[in-house]
Amino acid sequence: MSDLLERLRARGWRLTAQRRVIAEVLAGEHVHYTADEVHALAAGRLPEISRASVYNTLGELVALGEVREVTTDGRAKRYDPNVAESHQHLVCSGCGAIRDVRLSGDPLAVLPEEERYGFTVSEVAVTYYGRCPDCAAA
Amino acid sequence: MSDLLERLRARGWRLTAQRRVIAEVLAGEHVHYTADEVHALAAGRLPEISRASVYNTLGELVALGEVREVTTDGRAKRYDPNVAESHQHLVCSGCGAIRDVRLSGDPLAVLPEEERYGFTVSEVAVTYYGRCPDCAAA
DNA sequence: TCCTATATTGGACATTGTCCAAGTCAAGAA
DNA sequence: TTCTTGACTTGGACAATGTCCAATATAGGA
Repeated sequence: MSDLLERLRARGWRLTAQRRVIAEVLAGEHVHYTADEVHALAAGRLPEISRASVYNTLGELVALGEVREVTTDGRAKRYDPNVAESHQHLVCSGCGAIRDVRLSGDPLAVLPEEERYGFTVSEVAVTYYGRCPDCAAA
Repeated sequence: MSDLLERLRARGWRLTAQRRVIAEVLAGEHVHYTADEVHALAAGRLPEISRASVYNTLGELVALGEVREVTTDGRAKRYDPNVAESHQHLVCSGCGAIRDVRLSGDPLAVLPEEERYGFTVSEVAVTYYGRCPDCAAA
């Protein structure tokens, strides 16, 4: 994740303690925390960090294209640091677990021209819902 | 939409003025109102209707499978009365307009077995984003 | 070290949604 | 038709999530 901080500094970002711990929290695979979760985890390392800074920083990371915003339920948005690899999401309707998944085809290809209503279509989000092994067993 | 009310009455629903106006508001094509919009439109016909009744009724309609909940942005949930026809959504990132779209293939088919992590996958939501003709021109 | 534009903070406020106790009413019974 | 009752509605309090702002602090260049 120091890559990320370097890239951001090159773009004129000030490297503050708050931004550093937020970047650390977002490191890893299959990470999809809500803003509140990021705040709680960041506060573990930097107790005085404010909610506002977390929201500000996450918003900036999204604007810079370093993090993706994901909405899997109608609740809080989640933040996905995996932007290098094109992927979609698989969500367990039992426990809420989220996995990154790679599709074998381009979902844009299955939207026929006559169903585009003249729109210029640029993006697509695909979310699969099901039950994870643990929740299926229960 | 009297179809809907009949079906619901057959299931033991009480037919109240509130439920009637909510059902009327939800009639039509490409309807995707938020709870607040439903409340405002319903209040046009029945001024004393409460927010709580709108939330209650929408929740019941969803539970009964008569209306689908749709989340296209991280904001308010929207309610889609078109459950007869399998479809996905196309959203204008300029003005927020939403269209129902029918895909030419099954999106479940492009999720490979090895990307399912042992989940039992039952549903998929596909949302396309782009600019509608009006917003593209502007 | 000093300066200053930029970042952080706490708290007020906004939006969306849930819950509950009290009052109201739809629809079957008589 | 009128009565009865359990389901429905209501207003308002509360919860969850997110935005905004003025005051304060600080990163990093001069």
